[in-house]
Amino acid sequence: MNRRPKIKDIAEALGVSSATVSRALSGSDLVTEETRARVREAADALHYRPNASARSLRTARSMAVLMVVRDVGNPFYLDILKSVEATARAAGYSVLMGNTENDPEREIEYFDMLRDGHADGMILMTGKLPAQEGARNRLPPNAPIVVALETIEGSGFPHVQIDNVAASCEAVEHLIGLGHRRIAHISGPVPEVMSLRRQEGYRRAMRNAGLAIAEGYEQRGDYLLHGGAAACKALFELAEPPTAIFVANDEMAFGAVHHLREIGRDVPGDVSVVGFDDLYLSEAFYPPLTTVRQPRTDIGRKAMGMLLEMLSGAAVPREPVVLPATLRVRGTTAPPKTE
Amino acid sequence: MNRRPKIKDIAEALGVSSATVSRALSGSDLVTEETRARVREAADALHYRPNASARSLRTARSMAVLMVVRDVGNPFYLDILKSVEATARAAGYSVLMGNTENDPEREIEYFDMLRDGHADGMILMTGKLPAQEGARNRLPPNAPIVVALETIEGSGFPHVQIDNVAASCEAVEHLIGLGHRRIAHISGPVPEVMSLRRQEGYRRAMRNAGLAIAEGYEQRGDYLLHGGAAACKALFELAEPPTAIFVANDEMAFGAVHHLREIGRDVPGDVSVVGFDDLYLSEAFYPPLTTVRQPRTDIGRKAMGMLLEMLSGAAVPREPVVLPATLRVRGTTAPPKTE
DNA sequence: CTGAAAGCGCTAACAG
DNA sequence: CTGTTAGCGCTTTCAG
Repeated sequence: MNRRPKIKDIAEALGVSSATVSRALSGSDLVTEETRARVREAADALHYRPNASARSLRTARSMAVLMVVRDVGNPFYLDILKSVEATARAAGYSVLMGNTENDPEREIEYFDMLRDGHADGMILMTGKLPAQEGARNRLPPNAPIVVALETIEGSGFPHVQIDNVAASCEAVEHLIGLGHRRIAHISGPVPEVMSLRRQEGYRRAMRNAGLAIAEGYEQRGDYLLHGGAAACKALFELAEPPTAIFVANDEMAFGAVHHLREIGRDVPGDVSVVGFDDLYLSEAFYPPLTTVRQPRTDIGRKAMGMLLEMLSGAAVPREPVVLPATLRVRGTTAPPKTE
Repeated sequence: MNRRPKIKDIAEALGVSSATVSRALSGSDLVTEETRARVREAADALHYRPNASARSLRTARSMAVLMVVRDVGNPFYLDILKSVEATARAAGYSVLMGNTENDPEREIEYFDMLRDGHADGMILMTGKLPAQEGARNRLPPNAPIVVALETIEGSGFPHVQIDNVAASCEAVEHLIGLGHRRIAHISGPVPEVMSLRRQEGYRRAMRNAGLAIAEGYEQRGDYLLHGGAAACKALFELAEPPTAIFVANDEMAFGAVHHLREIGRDVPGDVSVVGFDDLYLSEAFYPPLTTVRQPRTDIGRKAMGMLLEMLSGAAVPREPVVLPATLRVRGTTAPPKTE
């Protein structure tokens, strides 16, 4: 026999029923210790592996989860992917990658994959629900979906995130504490919720300190290297450029530092920069980037953990789970030059 | 009715057979244009989605591929993942992530997932076959597996890679051309094939130029940031440290540069460094890293393309597909100090 | 403790 | 062009 063995083959070889084999393999105690051993042995000998689709069809579970991000190419998701994968794996689940490229159409496709049984649950790291109202209505009431990093307002899904407002506020307060007054902000793409929140943190810190936000000090970015450089350029073409910049993510911060170096400004001597995220390589940069650390590993683990609970029918918190973000002061921030 | 609709539901609603519905939905031309339209309409109205496991069971295809890497957390794989995902998606396949952490046990698990129908094909980016002889023998003769980046000698699988020896040789020749004589090498974990090849390129360039490799000038690394720093430290504790280092990947190169800065050596003033890979952020580093660019996007696309061909029964080249790697000269290399 | 039998939802012969 | 039927491989009642 040269085809893939199935349960029936083992059953026949052993002269038992396929039900018994199935039970023995699943470790049911409705089977003699002895039969179980014999079955296991035979299965090993034949290199038996249960057919995934047959099992899924029967049990109505795929044992896979979907992790959907805005851009698989973004290094930011790496640690999250890693901890999601590890947590999923430990529970016997595989991870399917979803990549939306911010395209609502594609987002719908992933919701569909959930419906059609490709995956049992989903971790969503995109900032919104597909606009097409259909998508949402088609979801079962308690769909096994966890939103991580981002916020989907009014969705009713459990959330795992950090307090973006407070963390940003803290970052800007660090700059203020150093003595900076002319502090600018390079934001993400507003009006996305996350970008808005970081912007709000910036504004709050400035307001609390009684500092005005000068005209042109709020530049809109795109979370990408080049966007950070471009926004920084705009800032330094102003009549009165800032002495410090709070940038909404590390990648743009690198772009900004790069640009500053090109126009001959020293970081942190001439201008201070603080980022957000604490990418893997941020510490190895020169100068090492002062930034807000998102606990990415914890976020992934927590999100996947909650998803697993939902999958096993447990209730999960309706309130967003907020994990702590911490400011990492490193080499790109210093007191302003006293002239 | 509140459960997921199935084909039968549509069939009954329309008064046709489920076979007709199935055919209409799959766009078969064995169905009147009119019936097809009616079926499509009804399916849309009910938000019908075919059950993935049932279809897989019946067709014996999962429409998923497995991408297996040594470490999902490594940014190096990002571009490849991205292009693999895009190519797979365009052909209707989803991508399952596999992470081996260099553990042969886990590698076997992924081979098993292929066998049990979780995926139809696999892109392997780990440097070896699981040692347990079983694993290999259990594979069907023409298993739909493509090896990318790495080399699995004697496996008979199609390969997509760059010429690591030639590329490394070129990198070292660049250093030699600049006037360096005391050139060291920080390798990956030997005796892995890829590490060995890059080392071989280094040795070949040295030999061709009639240069000796001093005692201790070959340091073994692990492809990680910290390992690069450690290896560099060892190099600079030698009586006669090198004036240039060829590092087997960018991540270790960053670590090395970081260490050099710490011990007060200027890069490239005091010592030149060349890396390998050209990570996304390598250009934004300071100084921008001179490195060998692997065409990661092309590698992913090509590997997935070949896998799709295999999946559709086409023959694929037995000879490794070799894609061009190019040296990117940037800011970490300069002529040696003339003393 | 074990076996027989049904059925998950779909597609593909095979008839008509 | 359409319907009937069988069956993919597994798990799970229901009997014994």
